[in-house]
Amino acid sequence: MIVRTPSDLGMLIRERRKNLGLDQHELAKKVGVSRLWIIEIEKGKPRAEIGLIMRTLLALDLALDVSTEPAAAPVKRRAGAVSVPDIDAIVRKARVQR
Amino acid sequence: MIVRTPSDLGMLIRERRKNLGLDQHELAKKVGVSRLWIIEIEKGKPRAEIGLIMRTLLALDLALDVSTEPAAAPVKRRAGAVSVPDIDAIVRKARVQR
DNA sequence: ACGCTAAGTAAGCGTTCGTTTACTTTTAGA
DNA sequence: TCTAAAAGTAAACGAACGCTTACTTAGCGT
Repeated sequence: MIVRTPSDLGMLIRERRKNLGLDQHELAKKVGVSRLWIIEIEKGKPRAEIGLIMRTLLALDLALDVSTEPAAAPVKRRAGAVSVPDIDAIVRKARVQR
Repeated sequence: MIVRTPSDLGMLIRERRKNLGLDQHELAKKVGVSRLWIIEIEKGKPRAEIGLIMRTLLALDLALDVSTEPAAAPVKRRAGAVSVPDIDAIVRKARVQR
């Protein structure tokens, strides 16, 4: 599943936890955080620490993949965004700048 | 690329930034964070905010995918880890517990 | 209705965040 | 070698983190 926001992540974690038959207390213990933290993550807390989140994904046996190509069903591209690096453009820009 | 730790993520972000021909200042401006934050992220800061990181990945046009199946070349599974939910086991456990 | 458990809320606390500003080091073109 | 941009370091500060503890609410089986 493609994750774009902390809320996406929260929902995904909750789903996975339930599928594994874990309650918040058990997951918290497994990850090494407080139960309160699990509650907030599942609500989509945007300022949570990436380290703890990664430990949570590991505990849930979830793999985190970052890909250059917007996976399947290509995402509507934002203006100015670049998908494939254009070496020439980069060099040109670098030259102009100094 | 599979990301397991904040360091993995930092390296990946730096690589991508360079491939797009951006310097730290430009990326920071695009994401809406300080240049110092970019520096620390690229060093693998484990306590960075997930929200800012997601904004960074979007700015770099990187897709974040979370998958149940350990993508390609299956990861050595940790003891006790579960890959496919076993409904029976879950129910059994639930019954026993109360 | 009762009782137990999971889930959610609230307050207080020490720690760390991310920011700004300013300075130093590194890199690479000329 | 000289120079300017990029990258990295340092200090100070308000804001938010994640923790513990304690209480409340929701769900379900009996």
